[in-house]
Amino acid sequence: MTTPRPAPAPASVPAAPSDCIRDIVAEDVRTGKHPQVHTRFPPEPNGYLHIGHAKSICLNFGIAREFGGCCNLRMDDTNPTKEEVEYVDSISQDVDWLIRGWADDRLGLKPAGQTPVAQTVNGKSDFHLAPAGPGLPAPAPAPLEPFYASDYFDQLYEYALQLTRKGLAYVCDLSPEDTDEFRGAPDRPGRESPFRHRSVAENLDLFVRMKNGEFPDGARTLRAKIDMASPNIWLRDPVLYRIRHAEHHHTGARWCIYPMYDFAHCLSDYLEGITHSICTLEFEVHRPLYDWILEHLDLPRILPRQFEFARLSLSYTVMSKRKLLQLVHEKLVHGWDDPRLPTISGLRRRGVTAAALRAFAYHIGITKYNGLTDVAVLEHAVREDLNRGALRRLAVLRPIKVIITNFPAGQVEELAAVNNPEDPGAGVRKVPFSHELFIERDDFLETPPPKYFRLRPGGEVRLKYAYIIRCDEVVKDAAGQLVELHCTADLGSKTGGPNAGRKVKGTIHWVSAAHAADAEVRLYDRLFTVPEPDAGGDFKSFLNPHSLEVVTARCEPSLKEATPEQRYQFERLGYFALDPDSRPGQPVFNRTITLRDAWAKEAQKG
RNA sequence: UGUCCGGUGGUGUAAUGGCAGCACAAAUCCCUUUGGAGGAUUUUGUCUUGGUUCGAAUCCAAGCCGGACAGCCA
Repeated sequence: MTTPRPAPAPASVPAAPSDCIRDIVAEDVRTGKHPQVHTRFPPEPNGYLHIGHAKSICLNFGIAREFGGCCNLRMDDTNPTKEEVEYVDSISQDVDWLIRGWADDRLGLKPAGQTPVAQTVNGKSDFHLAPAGPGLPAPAPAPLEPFYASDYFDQLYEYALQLTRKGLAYVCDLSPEDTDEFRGAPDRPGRESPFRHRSVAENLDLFVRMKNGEFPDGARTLRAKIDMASPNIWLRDPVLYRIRHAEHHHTGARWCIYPMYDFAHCLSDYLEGITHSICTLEFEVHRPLYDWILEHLDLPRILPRQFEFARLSLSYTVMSKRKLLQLVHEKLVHGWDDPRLPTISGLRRRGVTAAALRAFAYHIGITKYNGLTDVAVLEHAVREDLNRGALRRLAVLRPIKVIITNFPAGQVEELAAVNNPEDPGAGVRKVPFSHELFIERDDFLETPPPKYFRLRPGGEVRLKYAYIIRCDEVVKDAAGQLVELHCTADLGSKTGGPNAGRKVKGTIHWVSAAHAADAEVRLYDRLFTVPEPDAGGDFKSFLNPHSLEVVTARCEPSLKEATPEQRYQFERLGYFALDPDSRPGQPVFNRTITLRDAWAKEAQKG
């Protein structure tokens, strides 16, 4: 028997990788354990998604598409004090953007307003909420929305009552501080709560009154009755429900008790028919509790199983929501979608494509080892993707003026320029050439070091798509500052000319001064100056003061027609994308990433 | 001095008892009207010690090192 491995992926995505989680799923598929693989992506709507979530999304949706399954998007919203609709909206948008054209046919949503439906399985009462969506078994009778853990509060409450009736849960009156004290420590057993042995009837009565709002916040909790001496702290009578008189973004004021993660998550997975519940390593210790809850309730269907993998750590950035939130709230960056942030919305605004993020996720793999991924891997994935599709354009970031003394003032020549050497189908465009040009300040040096191939006094260089020029004169002002360069062009050296084949060391980019369009260009660099900003000390002290530089660039005229979806390579400089701040006639470009720069490396050796 | 989980080149990973491979990074060279892209070549690795086996990165034992866990957060 052969393992039913997934159908080959489209060309834009590498073949399915092999990893410790997919191996398990493949085995479960082989043995026919589940009729269909069903995963889920369960963010808490208390912040924006980041590239670490992208790794998880690619894993969960990747498995769904590789094994012919489905992946539910679920808001894990059991804590009303931290969650907001702004976040659920941004999460939905980011997930949609990341999987569009790749796994959007695997996205499990549900009809708006739908909650789990009662059914009978093997003579037992049960609840279930199946996904609907394009390409999924169930059709979509209504507008679709994500799943919400908060949609299960009724069922969760029923399950809590069931546990209580079985004598497996009790209401505890210990204060938060005392609960901590009684729990003990990792190497010291806990003590039993004095309320642990209340009667079932009293527990039921108290829990109902908790729900009815008779007690203030923190006064009581519902706890599982497991083992206060367990070496696993999460088995020491964990809190299942707490009292919070707070408005919930999705359920309003209907509840004043809210389930804890451990209670809500395993049961949410069960209610949705999840087969493989994939989470990060820190939940490994919770797995016995995940299983305990499911196994001690009368659940007729097959139970979900939890598997863990290592979360992503990327060099030169921070990933924790707390730290990202801090950067945003303290205005150290300009919002959640600041292009310097590793948030999905920030990366998107910066110009990184979804395909590049997916390729990155594929390359880093899935393991249970907590490593640090070099941000160079991300940068490589971004360059590789952009190189294929970006339109080449000429733009000068820091201009100096060049006068072509043997090219008549007032004359304009239209030169053909290739749009993308990687894609002949992208065609050519015309760029105007004239008497007065701008070139990059960095492309001229009066006393250049060895191996400097660009313009120097008396030296020659080729202007991309145009002529070879020689620098005859360096004009300076009274203060000794460079004003302009006077050059002569070899008029026979342009493409098709008699001297076209003449070799010169360097080729530089340029723009005709009279035709140039101004654009604001935002140059981004790493947000932090050290590889591990959160390794110790105050991470904010490692912020890179030069992470953003804004310049006014001189651009070739065709850039006036730039569009938001298109990616551009400013030749020899990097990849750029139009920012939403752009206004008609006032384009703003973000530098997504620089080109690899062999000269910078050479110059550094100095 | 608890429980659980991990350790493969500089980094991230593959090999599931049978030739330690890939990617990134680094380096050298070729090519180039982008010092881009592309091509070629090279350097560097199974935590340690035992054991099982014809054969161990893989299985076993002990040790060493690292991570997670003591929220009424997720």
